[in-house]
Formats: sequence, C-alpha cells, structure tokens
Amino acid sequence: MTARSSSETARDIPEATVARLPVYLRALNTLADEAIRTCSSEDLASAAGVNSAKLRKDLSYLGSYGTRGVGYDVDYLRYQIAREIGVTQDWAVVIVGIGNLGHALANYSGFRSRGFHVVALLDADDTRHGEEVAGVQVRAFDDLEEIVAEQGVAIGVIATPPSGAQQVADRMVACGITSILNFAPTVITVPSGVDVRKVDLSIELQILAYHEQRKAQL
Amino acid sequence: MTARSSSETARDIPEATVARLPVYLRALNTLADEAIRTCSSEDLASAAGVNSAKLRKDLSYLGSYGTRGVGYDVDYLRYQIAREIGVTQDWAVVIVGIGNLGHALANYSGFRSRGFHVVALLDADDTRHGEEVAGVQVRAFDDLEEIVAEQGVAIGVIATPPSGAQQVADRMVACGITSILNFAPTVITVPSGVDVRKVDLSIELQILAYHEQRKAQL
DNA sequence: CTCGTTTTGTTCCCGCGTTCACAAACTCCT
DNA sequence: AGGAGTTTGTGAACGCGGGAACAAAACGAG
Repeated sequence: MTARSSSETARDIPEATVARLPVYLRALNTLADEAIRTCSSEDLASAAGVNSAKLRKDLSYLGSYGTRGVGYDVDYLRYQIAREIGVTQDWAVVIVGIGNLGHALANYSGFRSRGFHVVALLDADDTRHGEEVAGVQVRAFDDLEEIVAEQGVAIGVIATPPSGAQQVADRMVACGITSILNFAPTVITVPSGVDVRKVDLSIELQILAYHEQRKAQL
Repeated sequence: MTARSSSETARDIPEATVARLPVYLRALNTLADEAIRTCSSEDLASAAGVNSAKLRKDLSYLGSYGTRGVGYDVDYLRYQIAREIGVTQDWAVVIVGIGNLGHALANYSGFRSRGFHVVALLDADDTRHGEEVAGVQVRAFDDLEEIVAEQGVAIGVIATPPSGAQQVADRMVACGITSILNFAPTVITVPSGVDVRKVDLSIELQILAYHEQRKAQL
C-alpha cells in the first residue's frame, strides 16, 4: 500500500527546497554569464546565500547531477533545475488590476523573462481599456473567461485593491486557473487544488519594524 | 548564566508568529470597521486564514489579552499587537530606485498607511531628479547620508535593477540603516545586525510554475 | 450558590527542515 | 598503479513550528 502510483520518478520535493531552486537557477545563470563552466557546492551556495550542506541536500532531491571531487557542470545543472521547476516550457500569465502595481508588474522583466509571458492585462475600470502597457492592450475584466480558454492560461496575478480580490480569485478559479499570485493585501480563499502565493508589501515592512523596535530596546 | 539581561519582559516571539501578527492586525482592523467589538479566536482565525489553535498560541506570546468564555476585545487586542509590532510609532522609509516598481511602491497605500511614511525617493539617474512622485520629490542617491542623518531613517527599500542593489545596500548600511526591504532580484549580503527581507516576484512565479507542472503530470 | 456552557491558554506529540559529519567517489600527481 | 587531496551525497541528531486535546477560567441561568 501507499505504492508509488507512477513508475516515473515523480519524487516530491520538499516545499522549502522548491522555494530555493529558483535562487540557485538565478545564481547559475550569473555564473554562466561569467563564462564559468563548473562550480563546487560551496561556490554555488555562497552565490545563492545559503549553507553548502543545504544546497547539496536540495540538489540531491533532483538526482545526482554532480561529480565528486569536481563539482557541478553549470550548464547541465542549470538545465536540470529549469526542467524540474518547469520553466523550460512557457507559461501564459494574466494580470488583473492595472493600477500602479499592475503597471509595474506588466513591465517587470521577471514576468517577461524566459518561462513566462503576459498574455493579457485586465481591469474593471473601462476608462483604461485600450490603453497599451508594456506592449499589451488593457482589456475588460469580463474578457477573462474567453482569454483563459483561448490561451490556456494557468497562472493569474491579482493586483487589484483588496475589496475586489476575492471576487477576482473566484472568477479565475471558475474558469480553470489553478495558480494565483496575490498582491492584494487581503486573505483570499480558494478550493483545494488551487495554489495561492501571497506577496504583501506592508506585512514585510511591519516585520522589519518589529525587529527594528527590538534592536532599539537596549 | 544565560540570565535574562533585562528585567523588562522582552520575551522573544518566534519568527513564524511575528510574520502572522500583521495579518491578525489587518483582520482586526477590518472587524473594527464593521463595528464589531469582540471576537473569538475562531472568528479571528478564519478572518486571517489560519487555524484557531495556532492563533491562540501566537497571541499567548504577547500575553493574556483574551477572556475565557468571551473572546478578545477587538480594539484592545488591536492596540496590543500594533504596540508589539512597533507600528504605534512612525517609521521613516527611504526608497531607492524610482523605476516602474519604485513608482508603484511610493504610491502604495501600505507604505503610507499608519506606521510608515516615505521621507525620500532617491535615484542615481539625474534626469529624474526633481520629478514629484506621490507628493515627494525625487532626489540624488548621493543625498542618502544627509537624509538618513537628518530624518533618522532606519528602514530602506531597494527597488533598483539587480546590478546596483549590493552597492545601494552597502551605502545604506554604512550610514546606519539596519533594516532593508529588497525588491531587486539578487542576493545581497549585509553585516550581522542588519535585517534584510526579500520580495522576489519571479521566484514566486517559478514556485507556482513548479506546482502547476506537477498538477499537469497525471 | 451551583451547574452547565463557552472559550482561552497551554501541554504534548509529531513531522519537517537544517546542520553536522562522514563515507563514497572522482581527479591528479608521482 | 597507488596514494593524497577534493568534493559530493546522505545518515543521524536536533530544534522549531503546527495541531489536537485538555485543563482553567469566565459567564449566565435557575
């Protein structure tokens, strides 16, 4: 019982490790830009800002891609991580809410870099429709279903005010989006099977304030 | 030995709890807006999207602010959390890098809301100097030291391209900033005693992509 | 005043993640 | 070919965080 369902490896990688793989990937890209072909776990770990033992254990979940006594081949490891994360294919992304933040996100290079491309910008405010941002036309939020169906969108980004966020999430889920990146400062609830990641600027500030206050109490 | 140095309580709150306190605070503010005076741990937990046992344990680190059989007084608890986080006082914030993201951050209500105010916007590009964003004039990055000294800034926000981030961080640390919120997609290293929190949009996307890919493999 | 109801504060246990430390494996030099 | 030096991959120990479950405390009804 509890047998592995698929004969394909499909090992599950710990969540903490998944969150660090993109950091390693970025560090490897930087090394590759510097024409470095090989690196040790120590090198890569310091470039990524982590402990080398942790790095080795993280990479071991993917397989044995290093060579003892030598280290890792930068290009090979880079490809393996990219494949594992899923950024060797291209993901379509929809951004809802084209205020200041939505604007910035649409222009953000990380969103347009390899692996992701913004297929639509949506806003409920019709005075914005037709405006072009980062080479994409702003369209009506009601076009969501049509766009998702046509373009096979799996990832949605919410950059609306908090009051509208839950409604946007519900519509996204209803039309088949299963991954949401939420920038609205509010808790949104979704059915199981849908992944939500939250980016909350004011919470980050408050965490810093807490530690700052602690430092001041000496 | 290892005696508590200060007679003042100064209990240290687990990091995981610190990260949730702002969420509770926001939920309490929402409840207060709805003129709700009292709430149970169950109520507040569901508003904050967490388990009620976890919420009670979190709050117990602050003290015993609830009443058994009754619940928590919304206003009182709100004040206690705000005091513990440190947002009853006002924190001066400097934002460096006024590109698309810096623009959005300067206008973001979470940065201007109670507890924080942006005292300066700095950019290395002198064609931007004098431009007014969100009621604050953009100034030269070289004015950093002067502004920090004058205004007692403790928190710095980095919204520059990755290539400049480490340099900005170094300058910030040198002039006494001890908390940094980094939006640049790169690892920055700072001396111990300085807190850095990282917000990395492309990493969040990649984590979603990983899970999305997993879901697709059925 | 006493009993039942409600809800907090806390204890206990479990699982995940981090780190150390070491065996296995590879290269290079003689 | 063999030994010294390097570096990976992993087993084991440890600590933190999450959740269930329960005792303690407040309230209200009779």
